[in-house]
Amino acid sequence: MPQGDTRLVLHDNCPVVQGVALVGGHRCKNCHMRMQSVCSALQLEELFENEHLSKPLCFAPKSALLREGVKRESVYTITAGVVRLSRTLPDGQRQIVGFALAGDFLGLELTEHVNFSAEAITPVNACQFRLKDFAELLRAKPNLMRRFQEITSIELVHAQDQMVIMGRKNAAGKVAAFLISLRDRLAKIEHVVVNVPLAMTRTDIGDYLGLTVETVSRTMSKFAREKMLVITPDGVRLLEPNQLRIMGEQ
Amino acid sequence: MPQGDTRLVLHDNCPVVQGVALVGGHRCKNCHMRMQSVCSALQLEELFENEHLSKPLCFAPKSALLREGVKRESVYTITAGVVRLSRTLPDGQRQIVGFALAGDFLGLELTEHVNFSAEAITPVNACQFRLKDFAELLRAKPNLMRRFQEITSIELVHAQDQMVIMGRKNAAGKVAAFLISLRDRLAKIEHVVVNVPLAMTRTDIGDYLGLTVETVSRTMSKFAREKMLVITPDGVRLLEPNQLRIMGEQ
DNA sequence: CGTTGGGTTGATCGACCTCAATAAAAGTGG
DNA sequence: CCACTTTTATTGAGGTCGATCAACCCAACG
Repeated sequence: MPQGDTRLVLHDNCPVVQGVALVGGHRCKNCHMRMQSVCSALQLEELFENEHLSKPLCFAPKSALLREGVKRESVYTITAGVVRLSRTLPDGQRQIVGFALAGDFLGLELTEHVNFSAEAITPVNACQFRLKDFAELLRAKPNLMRRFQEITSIELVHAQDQMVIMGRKNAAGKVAAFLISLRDRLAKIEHVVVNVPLAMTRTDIGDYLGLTVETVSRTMSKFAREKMLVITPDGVRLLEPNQLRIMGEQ
Repeated sequence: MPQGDTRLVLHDNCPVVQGVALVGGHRCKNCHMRMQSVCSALQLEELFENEHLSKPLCFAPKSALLREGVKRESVYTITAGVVRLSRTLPDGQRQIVGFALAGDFLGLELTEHVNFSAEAITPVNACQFRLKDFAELLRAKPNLMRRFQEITSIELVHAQDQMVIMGRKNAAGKVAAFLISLRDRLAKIEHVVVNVPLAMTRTDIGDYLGLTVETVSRTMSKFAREKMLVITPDGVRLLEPNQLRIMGEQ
């Protein structure tokens, strides 16, 4: 079934080496993430015209799409995998500011210098644009610009949600909110989500939520004891998503 | 000196009652916040053409510009004063997501429903646009759209900064970061800032930083004992801004 | 003059951090 | 394939920072 799951096929074919281009030719038309990404603002025809501006890449786990502080030269649309977005403070502490999934865009900020590092934590497929080309496209396509603004503002709202979580919730509330939010996001990509795979480590989750590894681990063990979830080798299976949602929301 | 400080003059004349329009006629041309706000994207000529779309309003302290959850109908550019942006959780806890100052825009999100309450905590001057009119203007003026995206992305970066502060810093670091950030923002509006006026209460600061009133108060007292700052009736005077900055940054 | 809202300070408590040990899992090289 | 290291996860014991509870002061205001 070569067309059944393009994403998986791409992964199988993907050399999983940083910077290797995937197959071209009607990529955008067949892209399974088209309507969830910034590209939904363009007609198929427009996409076809501009397909040459983007380069489909495959990133191995631990390889970097963006490095904090360097001059911004590329932006990306993620089409598969999980990317960790992190900042490092002067004293070496790390804060993870988000996890990008399929459909997400890296480079909304358009600042001259990259403001966070982006590292693949699974094999990642991404469409890379040169910043200049993308900025030019934004100028040429008002619809794209509008969609771009819309996505930026959605991210802003997410960031504010995260501020609320960090400021007002205890460890259990933070972890619950994280798991539910990840589940909801994955549900928009893969359509059924019974098990929530956690590509990121407990340390990553802690660095995202402002907790230590130990607290994350203890909290998840507690949830497991309380039959809220089951811890699986690759993530968790949520048994009481509604209760977790309530914990995370209030 | 009627033209010396338009902002103060407006305040003096302002009935300080919610919803009262200020004087019209070349408002935009004389607006002291024009170049710091979203309006900088438009030529004077374009501003003049569209001046009728905005209504200059004056809000008394404690009055609301936006109320969380209701249908979004207006957006604002703040031209003077301080506005508190807050969300309320299901269980009644409050999280302040920011303070808007002169030059800031309320309504970047363009979501159908307002996602946070906005309340004046000083007398506030603001230009009000009907959402429909503003959306139309964005469509008609690509430069405005671009500037709008730029402002949204700056806010996104700020929100990420705030996540780092909430996640990685202790009480002293949070308060220091808050004071320095407020000072920097005020410095862009009033040009000299020796004293930093704190229009918000200690409770507000706590609800912004994820701390209690007591901790905010104790931390500021500690800073005062350590000669980092002096607490004045209306705010603080920073004696060691550089040390505070370092505390807040690392 | 009482009332109310904001600010400060003290005493106590607990949630989460820190430090430490162990185990399991995943690479790595022979 | 198996030793070996490295990374990740888990659990325990003890310490600490900030929350909680409480008292008090002060200024504004009717």
